[in-house]
Amino acid sequence: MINSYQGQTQILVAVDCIIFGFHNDELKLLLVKRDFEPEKGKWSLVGGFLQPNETSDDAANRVLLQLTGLDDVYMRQVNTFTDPNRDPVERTISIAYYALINLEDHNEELRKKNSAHWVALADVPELIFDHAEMVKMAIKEIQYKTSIQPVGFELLPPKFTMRQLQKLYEAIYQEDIDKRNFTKKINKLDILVKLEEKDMSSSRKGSFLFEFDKEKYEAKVQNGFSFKL
Amino acid sequence: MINSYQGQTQILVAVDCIIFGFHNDELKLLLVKRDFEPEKGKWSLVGGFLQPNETSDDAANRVLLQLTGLDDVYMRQVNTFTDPNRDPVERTISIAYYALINLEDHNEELRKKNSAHWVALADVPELIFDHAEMVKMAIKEIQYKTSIQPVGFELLPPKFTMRQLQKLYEAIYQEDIDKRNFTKKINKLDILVKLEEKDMSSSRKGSFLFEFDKEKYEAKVQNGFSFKL
DNA sequence: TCAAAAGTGTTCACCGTACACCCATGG
DNA sequence: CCATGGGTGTACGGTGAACACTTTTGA
Repeated sequence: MINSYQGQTQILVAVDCIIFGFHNDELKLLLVKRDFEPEKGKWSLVGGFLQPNETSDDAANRVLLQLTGLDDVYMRQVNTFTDPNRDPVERTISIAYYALINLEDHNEELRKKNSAHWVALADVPELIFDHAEMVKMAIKEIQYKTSIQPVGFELLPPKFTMRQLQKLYEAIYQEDIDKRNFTKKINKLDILVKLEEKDMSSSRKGSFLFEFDKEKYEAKVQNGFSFKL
Repeated sequence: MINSYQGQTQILVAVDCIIFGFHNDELKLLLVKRDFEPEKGKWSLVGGFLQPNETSDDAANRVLLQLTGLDDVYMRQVNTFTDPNRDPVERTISIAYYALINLEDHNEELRKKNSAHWVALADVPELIFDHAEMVKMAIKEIQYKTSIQPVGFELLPPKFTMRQLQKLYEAIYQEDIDKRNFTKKINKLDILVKLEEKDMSSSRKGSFLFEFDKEKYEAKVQNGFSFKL
């Protein structure tokens, strides 16, 4: 295997972010209308080029920060897309990342300034290049990840109701869940704190708020516990 | 999000292959002793640079073909590694792939010519750059993949015994499995064909050979069946 | 008093797991 | 005849899935 460093082709490397949020019992994506060529005016994931001294994780975080004002967000690599013709202008490979954010936290001004919009998964328009495939893979990935790690909470506010949590999982798995079985399962995990407080916005009766107890979860993991939904 | 294509940094893009084989009830990796700088003489995964007109899948297949003589091999992306300092010579990002091959099939001459060796997982020496991390991620990935898809068979010859299959899963999951429970589970899946033929090499009594019935498996998948081990 | 969402238990089928003995054969 | 690995069944506890009614309260 002769890998000469001389004469090897250098290539543009980009990151693209699939940014998930949750609102009104729906999973949403943060999409931008491109304000530059090619495909100006078309819908696209938000992305950027990898800079000389940053990792792709850095780049993805930078891009996300610029668009949402959010730092310290749950982000993971999905896949790298390398079709020589995926970008018509110049050969570019793209490392796709997904991010899970609490939609309420993002900076509206920045979002508007970048002509970005929250779009429900069901309403995602045609996307440029291979971005639709990126989204598809990201969804599969979060379905898996949320089933084995308590990362779904990243999409919710710190205090949430059992029903919100259920709707979130229904949106992620794209299937209905029986609420009695769901509550039972969550309770058995024993990683939530039930607050005194109620959320009165969703019903007359009101519904109790919960918090994810990260310390408790991590302590349990130390003792061999593994999250499974 | 201003992504000018002008003035963006171009970067070397490599692929590295984590090649798994199975022999003597052990998972093995195909590693090479580098015959070029940097780190000449050190152990390394086999890799190569992405060429102008190929996808990274192409590149990984090319690299694997050159080393093993094998084509049409099960390969999947693991992750892309982008630390600016991961390669001391020049900035290079690497897209890691894992491959599952039937160790018996590979071309010994090519292997020797490239100073490649099969090394049991437990005996993997120190590897250059971030290759150890690549291996770690690849193992996690095959643990997951082999639990939800019948890809373990890629590591076995077309005809194999129930015991071989069990030892394979034990090697992948790195834990012992009860043979009665294992047999029961596999039989329930109903995707193997039991042959008349026996393998007489492992015991006096001999043990029956099986084949994976790919058509049957795919037909079942069409009907909603999902593999789970 | 009614509409709307919250909250809560039981049953049953199936699955995972633990566990031990006989079989066939070559030497 | 014996040593070696091959092959097989059962019992039990736990889990997942189906399923319906009562509670609260604001309007």
